[in-house]
Amino acid sequence: MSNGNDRWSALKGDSQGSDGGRRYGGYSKQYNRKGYGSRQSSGSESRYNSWDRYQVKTEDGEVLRGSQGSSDRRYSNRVIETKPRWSRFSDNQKDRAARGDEPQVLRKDLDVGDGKGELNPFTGRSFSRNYYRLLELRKKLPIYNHRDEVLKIVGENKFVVLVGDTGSGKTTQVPQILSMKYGKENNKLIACTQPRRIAAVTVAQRVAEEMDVRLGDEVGYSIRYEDETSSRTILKYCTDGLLLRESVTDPLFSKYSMIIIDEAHERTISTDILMGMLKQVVFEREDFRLVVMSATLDAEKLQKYFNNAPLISIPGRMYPVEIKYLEEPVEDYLQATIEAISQIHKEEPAGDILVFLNGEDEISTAVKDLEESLGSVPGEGHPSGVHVLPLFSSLPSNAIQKVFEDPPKNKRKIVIATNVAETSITIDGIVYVVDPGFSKQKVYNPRNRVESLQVAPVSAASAVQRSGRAGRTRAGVTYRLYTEDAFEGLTAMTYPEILRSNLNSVVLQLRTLSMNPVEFDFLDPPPPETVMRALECLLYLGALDQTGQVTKFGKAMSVFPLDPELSRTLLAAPELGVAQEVLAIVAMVSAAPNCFVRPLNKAREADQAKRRFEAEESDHLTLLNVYTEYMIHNNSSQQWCWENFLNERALQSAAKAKEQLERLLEQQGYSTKSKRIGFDYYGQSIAIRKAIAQGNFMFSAVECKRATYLTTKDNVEVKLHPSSGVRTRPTWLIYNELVITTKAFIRTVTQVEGGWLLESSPNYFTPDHFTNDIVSYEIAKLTGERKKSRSAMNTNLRQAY
DNA sequence: GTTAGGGTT
Repeated sequence: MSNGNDRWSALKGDSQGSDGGRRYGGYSKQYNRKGYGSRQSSGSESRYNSWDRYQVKTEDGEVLRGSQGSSDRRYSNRVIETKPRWSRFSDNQKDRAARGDEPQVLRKDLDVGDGKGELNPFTGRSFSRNYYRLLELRKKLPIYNHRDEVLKIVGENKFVVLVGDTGSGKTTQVPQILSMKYGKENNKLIACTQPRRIAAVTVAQRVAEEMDVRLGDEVGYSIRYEDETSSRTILKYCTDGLLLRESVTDPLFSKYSMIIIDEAHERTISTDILMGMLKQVVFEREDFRLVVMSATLDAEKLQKYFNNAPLISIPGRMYPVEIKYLEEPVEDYLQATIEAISQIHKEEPAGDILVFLNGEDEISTAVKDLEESLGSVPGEGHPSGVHVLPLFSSLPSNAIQKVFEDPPKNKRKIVIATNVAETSITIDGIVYVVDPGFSKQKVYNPRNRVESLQVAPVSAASAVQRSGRAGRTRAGVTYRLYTEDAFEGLTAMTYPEILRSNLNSVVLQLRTLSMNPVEFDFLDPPPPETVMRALECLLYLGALDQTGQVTKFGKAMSVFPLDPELSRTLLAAPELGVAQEVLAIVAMVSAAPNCFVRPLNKAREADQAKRRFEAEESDHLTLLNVYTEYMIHNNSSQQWCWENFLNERALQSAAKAKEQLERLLEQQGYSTKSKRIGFDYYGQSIAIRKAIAQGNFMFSAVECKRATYLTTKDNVEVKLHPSSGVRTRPTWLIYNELVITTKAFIRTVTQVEGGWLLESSPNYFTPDHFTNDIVSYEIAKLTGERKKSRSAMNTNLRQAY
């Protein structure tokens, strides 16, 4: 990769970066920060001011989500006091489990592997002292006294639903108990899925230690890029997405005697699809069992779905957490948050505070406000003031590390976090939780295929999970910045992801397994429109034929852990002689789409750094430039990334993704070498952009007026996102994503020729296919047809020409 | 002429 063509287009000098340090937005209000139930003070429409705004209606008018009644009936409209008044502790049933108030019966120890002097059946050696130390801790877990019940019910049933709250020990103990009995059955193993990589790894480490075996022997884990299992493994923790991928090569999951789906209440797409597939596997395989574990809410729905499966219910156990509600709803939840923190700091005993907000801008503002207002204000037990830390996932890892460290002496630690702190990152020592009750959620509109993020009320399950963060090391208090009535009105569970996502990849996978996505037995069936969209899209991509059967090409596409559009891009590359370049681009787009870091206080420097990589005809080529340079600076990558405002973790994962994709491409019999001979600079750029066009033709846009484009599929008028480096004002563009923020923008774009699009999918690009005259006209120009062109000209819309 | 939260193959 060093023949001088590695860098695309002229690198821009710094001279262009001198447009002054203008910052856009800063702290722009994307939405009104209204607390629950408060009324709009002005007459303007807000999407976020009351519960009944959150309803999502299906095609047939059914309300899928939102409050049962009008917010106006339940919430008062009077002026809210500035200082929140906490209602007295109320004994809410949904909270009881979180507090651990369930009565517990102490029973004598049973006989599963705890006899002293016994030999470890797996290693043949005596148990270590550490084993007995951990065993004492295990005995204190609520699940410990339910071991026979678990063994008995699982023994008698092929479907079992097990619910247990935080602290019940279900994630570590249930798979362990079951693997002692079923782990070697028919030489098959047990898998336990987790929604997150980090959980799969840490739980496996813990369980290996508890079973006194080496990680990777009897107990292991498997996540993308990392497989810590061996032929000895009887219990494997893995991510749900990874297990779902395995179905591509082994649809009956024949390696496993039992699969345990953990955290089913989180309802990830992978978990939902797995549950549907495994339900079928249970009917088809005599020797297979399914256990679904979930937090307590909504267990009935799971039982019903799994043919009235029996339920095992395990109480949670943790330190008690007192829940406080507001007596009246608040007008502005950010302000209320600051006030609540201030009150806690000044009046409540020593202890750290965890606060849940949404997004970097809210968090940064709150951190700044609090440092200014409370930084050195003495509080109860903390005479020197507060130490405030932000926490969100895109933060550099050294900054994340700080939330685990002790604050300066005599200061109270306050962590202002996004949802990462709800499940992924656990901070010990938190005594107070402040929960305004909102989170950002992905919303998918199948009609224009736009995914966007919106701030919406959390589910009751989330609220309970958040409050539980206060009771990890000692008794704590949670301040919910909404009324108890509002809590009662929360939807029980988070709205499942499968109902608000693009399903192209899922539908291809189901078709590859000869399953009918329209009839698939989903726990919550996605809107039929989304499934139809996916089928149509796969047809245009050549993955399915007219009868809906998977083509040979579609079979090859399904092998890659990518969106079908990207799989096709990748498969087009070898023939064009640019396999290496496209592998890197696809890896970047799928694993590091936001690799550019742009801190608000250094926006100008960051923009200048980015310009060094820019290709004027393609942001995809800009990503290739970044990747190539990153690989060159691999041995000093940390500093290099820092200097160039790049996210190192993102680039690392892109590098791993590229390796994996290259291996899969090779396995399919494609050459992964690039052909350099005969290419000049632009020849290569063209070949790469042709490959991008071949997969992404449905994400194409045509210029309709100056600096404005029209997407071909849905006629959305869009502008280039200001972060784009494309300056050539092409007629045709491919875009990677459409985002609607202050305007509709297309982001990560590439100039293409209309002719390439036509070659990519003649079926898709016919003038009649498009309802918009401008699009039809442009396509007619390409195809030579004239059918729609006259009307298009008559509309006099083509001002730009 | 900008702001995307948390996951995953």
